[in-house]
Amino acid sequence: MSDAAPKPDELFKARLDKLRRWRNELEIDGYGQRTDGLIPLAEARAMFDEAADDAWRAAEDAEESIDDPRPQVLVAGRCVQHREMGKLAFLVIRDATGDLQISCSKGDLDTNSFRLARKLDYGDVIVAGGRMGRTRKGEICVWADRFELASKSLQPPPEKWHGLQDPELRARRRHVDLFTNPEVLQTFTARSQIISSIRRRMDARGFLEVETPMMHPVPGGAAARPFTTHHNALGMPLFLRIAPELYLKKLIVGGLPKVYEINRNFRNEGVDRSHNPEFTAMEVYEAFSDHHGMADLTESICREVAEELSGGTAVRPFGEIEIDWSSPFVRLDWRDTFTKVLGFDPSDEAKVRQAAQGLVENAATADGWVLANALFEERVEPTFDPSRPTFVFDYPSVISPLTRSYADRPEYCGRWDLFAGGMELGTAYTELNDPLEQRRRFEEQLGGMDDEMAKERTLDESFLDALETGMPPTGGLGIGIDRVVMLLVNATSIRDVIYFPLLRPESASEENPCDE
RNA sequence: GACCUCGUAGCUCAGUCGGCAGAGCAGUGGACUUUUAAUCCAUUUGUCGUGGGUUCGAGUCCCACCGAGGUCACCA
Repeated sequence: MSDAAPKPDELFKARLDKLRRWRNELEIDGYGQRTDGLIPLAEARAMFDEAADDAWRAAEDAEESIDDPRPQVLVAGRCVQHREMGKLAFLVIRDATGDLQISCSKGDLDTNSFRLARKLDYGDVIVAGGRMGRTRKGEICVWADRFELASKSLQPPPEKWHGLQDPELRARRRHVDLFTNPEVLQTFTARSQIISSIRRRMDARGFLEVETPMMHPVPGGAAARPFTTHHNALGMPLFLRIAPELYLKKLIVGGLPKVYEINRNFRNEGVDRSHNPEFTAMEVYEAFSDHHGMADLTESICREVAEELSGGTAVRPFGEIEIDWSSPFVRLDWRDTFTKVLGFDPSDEAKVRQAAQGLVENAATADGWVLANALFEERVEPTFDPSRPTFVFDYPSVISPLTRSYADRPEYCGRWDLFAGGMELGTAYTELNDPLEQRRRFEEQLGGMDDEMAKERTLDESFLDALETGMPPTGGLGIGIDRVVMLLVNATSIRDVIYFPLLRPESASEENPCDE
């Protein structure tokens, strides 16, 4: 890595030459040292003292000599603006808390430090010490009496006013995006706070956070296609997990009453504004609960997190709409809503077949309930109010192989899907805990697969062994954290809430990575 | 996987009807002790995504490929 050839780019070379010159002439190495006593820029700005500044200014005008009453600060940041004016240099540095101007007067700095300040580049990281004051134009700033280079930036920066605009470049060079577009840092900070808040609330409710395998010998718990990999020493194929569901249920069998996991899932599918191949999900399992218990849990967690972020009642903008997190979530019944929108009962197979013509690929041979589900997605989901989080309860059993059906109406099962902002956020089940029924459903599922999919799917005997050991009635929940974050921070693309979304390799060298 | 749109300097973008490759920022040299996207003077920067084709002549038109953005499909 260290011996990577410098880019023969002229801007890069200009900066490298400057660094070499400074090393020779200013006796610095350009990469700084540990520095104690630094304070964030926002804190330094808050220390500005109007009275002290006035007193100092008055004394200066009167040419009196007094003890400088202005607060002394030591700060660090990346240079985002630089103006030199003869014997003065003004620069603006940025850290995670904001921007602050550093004013450098030739009279206040030693010769080398002033030369450094005068020729500093956009992107360089510096340490500056001095008094908090104002300029004649009223800008609050540090009047530097100490000025050091903490890290030379060799990469040419983006345009200082527009920053990086190209969505691809922003994702590829997120480290640049983060400092040139401050709202990006806000978004990702909010993401971290949201996840932390969810964890605190789950912990407070007595759930235990656990970690289960990311590499699965048998992929399961969802219908998505997995990524495949291989373990050399054991000579076995492995799959990156598509869901942690089956492992978490084993923990319920083992006697852990309330567990959750927040971690990555991997699905080998298309990429769009709401899908990244790896995404963060929370799954929750609670013994002796059911899908209604999971609905109440989900609603209260979402509301509390949104209200914490809003500092009160939460009606948060999302694209063209505002999403109301504080009002009770809308709760619909799958069958009722279907009937209301389409005008016939989903069990009326003839009508379903007629209405679903051309909607799915194998419409002629597909199961009536599968077609009804397609109709629901196509015709009913768009009728939901995107500004109100909406639960849809009790889906058809046929499309829910891990869910327990109702004894008195076995074609439906205890499940909901949650929608908001036009996206599906999550799903919850009253988990199927009858091992014989589960085996039957799995076999049915495998029978309906084409050869390609069947290669990636086998019956998970170890999961069935767990169910056969006896799993208490259980409520289970899965919720897409990236999508929740999108809604809460008003990001309309999942790429805006994932630091490093998957991109195609930029160059040949990335396709064949060397041993770095 | 299909379709639509886009790809011009390090960045942000113009480029008309097919006729010399452009601007701002950034860079370099200079002036300036109160700037605010500082200003002023001087100045450097191109595989017009790649390859082919049409044409006297292609950034511009056509084809293929690569990449991106979007729409759809896939994702119980």
